[in-house]
Formats: sequence, C-alpha cells, structure tokens
Amino acid sequence: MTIDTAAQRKRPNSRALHKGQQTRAAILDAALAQASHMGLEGLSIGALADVTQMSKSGVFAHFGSREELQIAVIREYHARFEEEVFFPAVREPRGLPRLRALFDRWLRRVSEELDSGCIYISGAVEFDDRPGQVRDALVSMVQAWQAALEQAIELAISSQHLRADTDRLQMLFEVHGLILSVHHDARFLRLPGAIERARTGFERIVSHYLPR
Amino acid sequence: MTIDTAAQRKRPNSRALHKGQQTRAAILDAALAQASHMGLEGLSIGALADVTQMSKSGVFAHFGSREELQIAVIREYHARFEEEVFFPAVREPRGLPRLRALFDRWLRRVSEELDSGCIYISGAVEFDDRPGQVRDALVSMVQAWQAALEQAIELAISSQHLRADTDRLQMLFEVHGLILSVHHDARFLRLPGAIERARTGFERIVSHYLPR
DNA sequence: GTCAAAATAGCACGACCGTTCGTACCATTC
DNA sequence: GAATGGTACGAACGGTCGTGCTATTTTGAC
Repeated sequence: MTIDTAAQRKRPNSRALHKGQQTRAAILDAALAQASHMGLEGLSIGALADVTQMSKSGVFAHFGSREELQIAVIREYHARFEEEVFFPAVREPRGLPRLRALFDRWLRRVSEELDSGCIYISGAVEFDDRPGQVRDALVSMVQAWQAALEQAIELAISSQHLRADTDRLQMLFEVHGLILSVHHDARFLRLPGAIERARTGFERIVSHYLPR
Repeated sequence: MTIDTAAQRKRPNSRALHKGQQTRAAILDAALAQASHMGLEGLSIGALADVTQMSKSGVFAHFGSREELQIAVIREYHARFEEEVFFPAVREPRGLPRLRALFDRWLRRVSEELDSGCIYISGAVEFDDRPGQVRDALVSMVQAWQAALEQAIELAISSQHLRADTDRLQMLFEVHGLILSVHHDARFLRLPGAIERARTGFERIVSHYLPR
C-alpha cells in the first residue's frame, strides 16, 4: 500500500493550498460521491459542474480528460480507504488482532456507508471486460489491498495464531467473498442482517485455521 | 422460478414463429451478448442495430423503449439460467446431490463462459442505487434464484444430509460469496485457480453443516 | 393474385456527452 | 503601472443517445 496521492501535491515550499488545488479537491470530493452512486462510468463532467457550481470547462481543465478524472477518483478513494481501513488496523498487534481489525473496518466501510458504495467492487464489475488505463489503475489498487491482507494472514501464521499449513490465498478468497456478499445483500437486495452473517462467516473461517 | 418468457410468445393458435418474433429473438440474442460485456446500462439500441444489420427504429419498434429492452434481456437471461442451471440440477436426487449440482452448474456458468459475464452480478452492482422497473425485475429474478437455492438447502436438511440446526440463510450467504469471489478473481483480476478455490470453500461450508 | 396488417426503414428532434478554444478575471511580481 | 501566470467562464463542435413521426416494404391469410 502507501501511495503518493494526497500528500506532496505540488511545490513543497508553497505552504498553503493554492486556489486551484482547493477547487480540485472539492471537485474530487463531489466526483467520489457521484462515482459511488453511479459507478465510474457514470461520472459526468457536466453533472459535476452543476454540483460544484462551475462551468464544464472549468471542471475539465483540472483533469485534462475524463479518463484522468476517473483515475484521480480511484486514487483518492484508495487514499481514503488506506486512511479509514488500513492505517488504523495496522496499529493493532500483528496476528489475529490485526487481521480481525482489517476485516472489521473493511466490513464497516462496505456496508455502513450507505450513501457510498465501494468503488473497488463496482469498478471491478464495470471494468472486468474493458481494457484501458482506468482498469489498470483499478487492478493495481485492488491488488495492493489484497496483498496487504495476504501479508496480515501471513503474519498471523508466523505468530502462530493460525495453523502453519493455512492456505493464505484460499482464506483471502473466502473472506473476500463475505465482503462481496454483504455488498450484494445489503445494497442490492436490501436484506437485513448481512453484516452479522459476514461476521459469523469470518469467525467460521478463522476457526477452521486455528491451531489444534 | 419458472416464468413465462420464451414460452407462449403470442397467439396460441399461430403455430410457426412469425417473422417479427424471429427477429425479436435475434435482437434479444445480440442484446444479451452486449449486456454481458457492457452491462445493462451499456445496452445501446444503435449498437444493436449495427450488429443485427437493422435500422435503429426497426430495433426500437420491437420493445417500445430502452427500459423494456433491458427488462426483456433480464427475462431472457433468467430463462437461459433456468435452462442451463436450475432444470438440469433439479433432476438430481433431492438433498446434497441436488445442492451440489446447483452449485456446480452455477459456478460453471459464472466462470467458464468467459465471453458472457453474469448479468445478475453486474446488474446488482449497476442497479443497487438506481430505482426503477429494471431494478425491480432484476431483484425479483435474483430473489427467485435465491429462494430456489434456499429450498434446496431446506430439502438437504429434511433429508438429513445436513444438520437440523443448519442456518439456511447463513449457508446461502456464504455460498453466494464464493460465487461472487470467483466472478471477481477470474474476470477482473484474471487470477487462475479461482474455480478450484470456490469448490474447496463449498466443501468446507458443507462439511461444517454435516450431521455429526 | 389481392389486400390488410405487420414489420422495417428513413428522417428529424432534443438532450447530453467530452472536448476545444478564445477570453476575462485576479493575484502576484517586476 | 505594466507584465505575468494561474484560474475559470462561455460558446461552440462533433458525436451518440433514445425516441417520435411518416413512408415503405414485407408478410401471410384469403
């Protein structure tokens, strides 16, 4: 993980945020909200201009192209995901506590923020068949997150919280399935109790890999 | 399950398929292919006209609106899903064999047909936030499928293939997660071995609910 | 072969899309 | 006060979209 988006935006010696970067951030904020509802393909510069009370060309100038805007949104989402899920969780002691924290925050992010669907999940479906830079950016972000999870599992194994013969990728696969299932049931079907089911499933998976 | 799409297309006493219904079927076929690639929102009457070598208005006339076209596609997908997944599986003996067959065919459908992504899954993401008739149709189809699965689990319980205290919805939730995870890993990340992992996960879930 | 009905084409519309371009405003610096 | 560079605007372009009309062609029953 850890990328360069939000930090070191431009000149290092310009202390305050220049005007342009302020509005860029505001646009990005609105874009993130829009993409959460309509998907990355639903991003529209015109609609963004309405929300931010700017002209279309004013919005456009900040990104240079729609594709760049989409990529900027992905990067921004990644930064926030790190901030809300990854960084707080890695402060937990390594091993099972950290793994639990990662899952718990991930679960919250996907389910509780009703107004904001997960861009990783919607993006994965939108761009599974559509090559291009947007897809590439999306893939690399998701891979980074999965690698982080895999490493957390690895640490839980080496800390002897999980069995030595634990299949890390298999465990990751199943846990990821729980998250996707929550997203599906809670957001699409509007079924209650999805979060609770995900927690139950997680505990069942963990218990399967617990040392004997 | 079981709906009215393909059967009883129009007048009951007109034996052969009229010309219009033939071309309607051809359009629907192309539409299904297009929706599998680009999603239901990616359906475009113009593009459909190109593929079928018709005029836009010619295509349009068969459905009356884009929304109706999308709904027709959903119904057609449902019919095929029934044909390829549900009906063959219910010929298996009730209980675990039937449940296994359902999962197996479902898994194949989602993963092996590389050219044709699952419209239920992509549709769920596209329309989780977008109210309307398309969403309603999609929800009711998915609910029908989930109800069928739930009933298969129920039968496995009453056949004493699974424990009496098996939480049907919990099992369904977890199994569904495996399918979604396959769709994600195989189609989006292009990871190998996803199908195998889904099978492994399924066996573990089943074994958890096996009678002692 | 005739004829009504069904099926399809042709054309135009208004709306929205991303994008380009010239220009005006407004700090800051010289 | 003049010059400069970042920022945003407004108008317009070419394109695609779904949709509504009106012809024209094709079909199928008699």
